[in-house]
Amino acid sequence: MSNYKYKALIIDNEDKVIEIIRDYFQKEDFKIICEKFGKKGIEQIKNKNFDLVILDIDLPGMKGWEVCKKIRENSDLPIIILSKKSNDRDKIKGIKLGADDYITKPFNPEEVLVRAKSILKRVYKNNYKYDNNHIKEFPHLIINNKEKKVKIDGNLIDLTPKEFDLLWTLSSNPKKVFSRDNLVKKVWGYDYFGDIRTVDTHIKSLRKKLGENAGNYIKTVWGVGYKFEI
Amino acid sequence: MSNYKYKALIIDNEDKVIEIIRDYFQKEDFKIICEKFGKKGIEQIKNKNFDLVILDIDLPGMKGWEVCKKIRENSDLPIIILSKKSNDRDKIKGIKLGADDYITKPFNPEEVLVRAKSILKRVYKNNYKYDNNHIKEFPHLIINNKEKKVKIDGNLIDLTPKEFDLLWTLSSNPKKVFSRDNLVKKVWGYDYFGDIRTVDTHIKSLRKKLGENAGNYIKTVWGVGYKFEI
DNA sequence: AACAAAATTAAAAAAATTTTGAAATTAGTA
DNA sequence: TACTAATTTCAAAATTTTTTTAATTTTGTT
Repeated sequence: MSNYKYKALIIDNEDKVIEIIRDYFQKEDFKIICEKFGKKGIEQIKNKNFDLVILDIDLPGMKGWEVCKKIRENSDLPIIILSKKSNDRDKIKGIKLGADDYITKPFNPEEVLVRAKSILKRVYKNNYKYDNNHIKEFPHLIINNKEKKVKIDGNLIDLTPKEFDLLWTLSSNPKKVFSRDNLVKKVWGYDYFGDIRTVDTHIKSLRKKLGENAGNYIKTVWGVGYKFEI
Repeated sequence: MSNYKYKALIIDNEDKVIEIIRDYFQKEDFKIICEKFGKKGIEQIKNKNFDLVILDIDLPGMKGWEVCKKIRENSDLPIIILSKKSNDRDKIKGIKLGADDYITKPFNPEEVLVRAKSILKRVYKNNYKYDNNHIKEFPHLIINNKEKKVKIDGNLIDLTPKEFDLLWTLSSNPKKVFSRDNLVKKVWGYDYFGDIRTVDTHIKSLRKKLGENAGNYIKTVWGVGYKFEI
């Protein structure tokens, strides 16, 4: 069972910065993951569900604003920029590319925490934990929620809205078993009163469209429901 | 004959600030016009040709970021924001709305001058041909937002304002699926209360005007909305 | 084997989109 | 101002696509 409220990624090259932020945030029920390079940070975001990124704009290697841009291509994940006072140019670039806030180094860690909370409150006010990522990538399978596209080995698959939502929901949490009730609530909404077995029909057509190895994606868990597994 | 290189507008409520900037800028062949309120500033811009705006974000009356937005509705005029250190929120708003740089109060007037020059150099380096933001080019299709003109294979297409805005919005983010709600908000504005299905009608006529291969530009995404794809 | 759950079908129902046309609004012009 | 033309909106019919239902068959479990 998870014992944290939010999961944050820190991309910063300075050990000291990471250490301080980790300290302060962990006291307040944050789970913290750290990366020292932009590229690795982007990799992390692709596959895991973060609620927030704290990003140093003065990174070695891939520039901070490039990281910002890359993140924004695939997700709405809130971003807080850390920057040296001198580096206004990159800071501005970052904000224009979609960062949500920035803080100047050296900073007061308490302030970082306060700002982070404020952003999280604003972004997640209605629906706690929604999907930031527009794209999910798995071996052979890419699901793009922004373009409503699904590709298997590069080939486009045409899904109906319900099929797409079903796949999106299942794949949002691989290996987790979703009961039909569960799926109906997420895909159809709380006010659905039809037959719950309609899920089966959609799973059926989804599997058909996913092709031969659909069984490798959507698995039946007898007496319980379905799960996505690759 | 004009005896100045650039003409700058300062929108700031503090006499002292105006005075200092005027001093420094006039020494370097700037012509300086001052306004104390956002509304008046916008009026000035409408009627005169400025090369640069220096804008206080903490204005009384109309907020600085609103001024920024208004200016950006009609022009790419470079904007430098002045702000109190404390007012990060508005500063960020300003930059997101298209400001080019910002400087924190209290400032070193020399720095303001240097930054202004640097922006002017950047923006006007190819003698005023900085209107790339207003033109989108795709294979066979060119959309010019400044002249509100659309060309397909060199042939001019006559679009109504709504049709044009719709095409402009969709093409601003190719492949991204826009819901009708989305489109209405962007094209009609937040205060539109008419029928959302009116979007369909405009899409229809837009497609008609785009000709046979309109389907190659504007695609229907069932149960979701429309997208531009080439 | 007997039961329960899931998969498969095909047809019916519902929902979303396109098309059409006419009314209402807005803009342009004499 | 009044007239005309153009644009936008609205509404309803036609079409297309998706979703649901329900009956049947298959599969898995004890």
